[in-house]
Amino acid sequence: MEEIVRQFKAFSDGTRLRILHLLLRGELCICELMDVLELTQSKVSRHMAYLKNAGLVKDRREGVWIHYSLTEPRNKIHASQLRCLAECFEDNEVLKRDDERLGVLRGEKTEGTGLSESAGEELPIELL
Amino acid sequence: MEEIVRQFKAFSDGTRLRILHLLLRGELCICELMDVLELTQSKVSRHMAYLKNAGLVKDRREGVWIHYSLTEPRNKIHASQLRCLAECFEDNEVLKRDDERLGVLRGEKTEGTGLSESAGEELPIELL
DNA sequence: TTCATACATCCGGATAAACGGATATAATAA
DNA sequence: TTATTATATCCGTTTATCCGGATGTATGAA
Repeated sequence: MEEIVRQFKAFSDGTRLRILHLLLRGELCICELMDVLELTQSKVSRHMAYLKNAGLVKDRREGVWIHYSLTEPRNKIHASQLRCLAECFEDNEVLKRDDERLGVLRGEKTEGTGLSESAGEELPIELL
Repeated sequence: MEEIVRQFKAFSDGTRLRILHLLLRGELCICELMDVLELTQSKVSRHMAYLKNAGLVKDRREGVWIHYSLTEPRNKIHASQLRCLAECFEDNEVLKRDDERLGVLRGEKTEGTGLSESAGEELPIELL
């Protein structure tokens, strides 16, 4: 019972829903989320801690970056809730916009190559 | 976005989940929920107000009693969330026990007939 | 009218969220 | 070493939840 409640609580915040939505596309680091969602670092970081604690997200360190991604469904409940999330995310204007912003950000960052590895010194913070 | 969050918030409490689960079986009044869940009247009533406010539950007055039931899914999100709930409710010990308690309560109340209409003067408050 | 029943709502307190802004840590580069 | 970048965590404040217990309200019976 507590597990069900804990996950639904994790879904009970607009910012976290936007984060989870973007994570459906794959790994993300805090700074990408900051840029796409236009939020402060502490806010994004705290929500990631919340999601990690709820067992919905895992992280992987790579040098200075920490890449976050969704955990694999560990049981029926988890799987069902992820399915529900994906369904709820359809046809949502805010989320569609986030998706586009992430696309633009990645396109500008990697310019042709597939990995963020090749990004130069110029940080895209002033891109807005 | 706010609608999604509001519903997930409604799912973020163990008592409300138990109430929603019982409502999947059909209409219920506050006093039945008090008996089955062994909770105070104000607690049950407040949670029902919360669920009503979230658009998940509607009520119907019949004399002194107010019968609560789930609202029909009004869109894809609502439907998806209800489906998720039902899936999360499978194989849960607490909920199974609630189900049994409601069965017993109704069996003793109606003794053979299908409706609570035919309940006598004897109220089952002291049954625990 | 008075009373009992079923339910709603208010009051006050406790706990948890969520936040901005500041500071701490960890990795890496110079 | 020092500096920089990415991220985590702390501090203090505000707001939301959840609760027990008391009181208010609506319905129907006597």
